[in-house]
Amino acid sequence: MSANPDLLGKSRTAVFTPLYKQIKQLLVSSLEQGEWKPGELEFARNELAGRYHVSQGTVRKAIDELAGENLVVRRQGRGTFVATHQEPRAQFRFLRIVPDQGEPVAAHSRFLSCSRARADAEVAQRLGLRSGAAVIHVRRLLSFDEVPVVLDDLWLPAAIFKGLTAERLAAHHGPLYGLFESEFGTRMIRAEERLKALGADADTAAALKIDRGTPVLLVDRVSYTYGDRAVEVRRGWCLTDRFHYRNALS
Amino acid sequence: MSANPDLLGKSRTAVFTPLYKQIKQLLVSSLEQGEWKPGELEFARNELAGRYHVSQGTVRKAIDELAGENLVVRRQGRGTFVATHQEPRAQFRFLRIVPDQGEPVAAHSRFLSCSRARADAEVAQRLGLRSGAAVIHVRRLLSFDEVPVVLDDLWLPAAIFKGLTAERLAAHHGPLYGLFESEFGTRMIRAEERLKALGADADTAAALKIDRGTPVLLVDRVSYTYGDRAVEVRRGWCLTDRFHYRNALS
DNA sequence: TAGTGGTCTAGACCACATA
DNA sequence: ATGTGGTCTAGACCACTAG
Repeated sequence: MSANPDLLGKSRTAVFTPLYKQIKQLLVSSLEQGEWKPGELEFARNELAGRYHVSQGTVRKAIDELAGENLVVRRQGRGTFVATHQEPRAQFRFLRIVPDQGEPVAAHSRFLSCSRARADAEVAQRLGLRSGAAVIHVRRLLSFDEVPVVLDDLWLPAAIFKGLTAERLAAHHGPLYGLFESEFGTRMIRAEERLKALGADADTAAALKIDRGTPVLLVDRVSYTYGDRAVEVRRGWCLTDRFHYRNALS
Repeated sequence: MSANPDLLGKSRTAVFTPLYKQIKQLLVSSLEQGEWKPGELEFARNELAGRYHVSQGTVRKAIDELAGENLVVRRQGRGTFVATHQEPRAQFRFLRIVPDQGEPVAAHSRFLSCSRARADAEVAQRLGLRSGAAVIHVRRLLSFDEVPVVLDDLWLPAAIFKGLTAERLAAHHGPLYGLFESEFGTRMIRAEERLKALGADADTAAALKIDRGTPVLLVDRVSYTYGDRAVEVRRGWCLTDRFHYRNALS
């Protein structure tokens, strides 16, 4: 085949990196820089194969991995699209609290506060900021069928989420991550959670209308965007009397 | 190319099933029937391509999916192997409780009881048995560094785990699923868990050396083997003061 | 009808492990 | 040296969607 002037040769480097991995990285970089917005992706198999001077199969393998990491969505006959948290299929990817009985149901958010604050040592460390850096603190109550179930505290880097206010939060409908993605150009890719059981504190008890000390599920999350950059710390206290956290081990 | 007398034609059926899916299913059936034991897999790409009269790429795609589902493990230069719970890489796939500080550490099991029983309505339903069917009930205490952390109750279909006794459990070393796989020919493929926070009952409190009512994490699991057959119900009470349940959302 | 993703081929060569 | 998995090609055809 012809040369790939933009890419590394096949076996001339000290550490071998497959062609499709290089292509994937190029595509991720383009996504990261917002070259394509959520919606249709400007690349088709043939076009990219031409652009990078590789075969269609190699491009396909790169996109295979992007699809596996939920960065893009493929629809047969239509095209490949930048994934978005607005889509129904993404709704329950980051929401694991579901009712014991019946089908998963959409949650309703009520925002209790949204204010600028300074990151304490722990939040700063987890967000990769210096201690005392400006953050935005959001407190919200998640309800299912009018029943309050989760009290969430969020800490977001102010540098990224500048302009996030209680009003904008209240005006938004749909998943919070959908707002972050469309209004602040920050798309959550993955998250790590730590779960513990502990007794409800005063705030939690009041918000969830339970007694202090009632066992609640603490869900402690760090969310990451492109390039494994931590951009959200979230701590939720969940009442699990008629709800549970569901997880699949595979 | 030549015909595939054993497989469906490419586009002559009402519902189109890709060749590699058919091959994958054949391989899963062989695994299920124990045609290959954990250890080396008797197929190499070339051999299978010949056996099924398809190209190597198609066989590869079938094995790709098996590897993705952790049914087999590929090792470059060596071969493809039936996955086993004995391997180190599988150790923490079904064990999500880890210490808050420091690296994940191996757990130590102490078996408190192992007896035949009759399945109550709930366990029977979840195992796909009739109510009152014979099951084996195991109770064990999981400790990390001599500290008791999890009290587990297991219910297993007696028909499958016939001969499981406290002695055999005590004599075994390593993951429990390793024993099930090597001694009872039943390999756990995936599991579904429900997590709740609740107060410790008397048994749990005694075993974990805590007060009654102390918040503990309830981990309720159903495990499945080949063909999505439920073969274990497990309920664990976890003390999460210095440990947590970790989960990755992706 | 055209364009997209999805499958499949036949063969080549590279990377890695083992004997 | 041999055999394994891993990558890559160039092209073909099928399945699906939309104009």
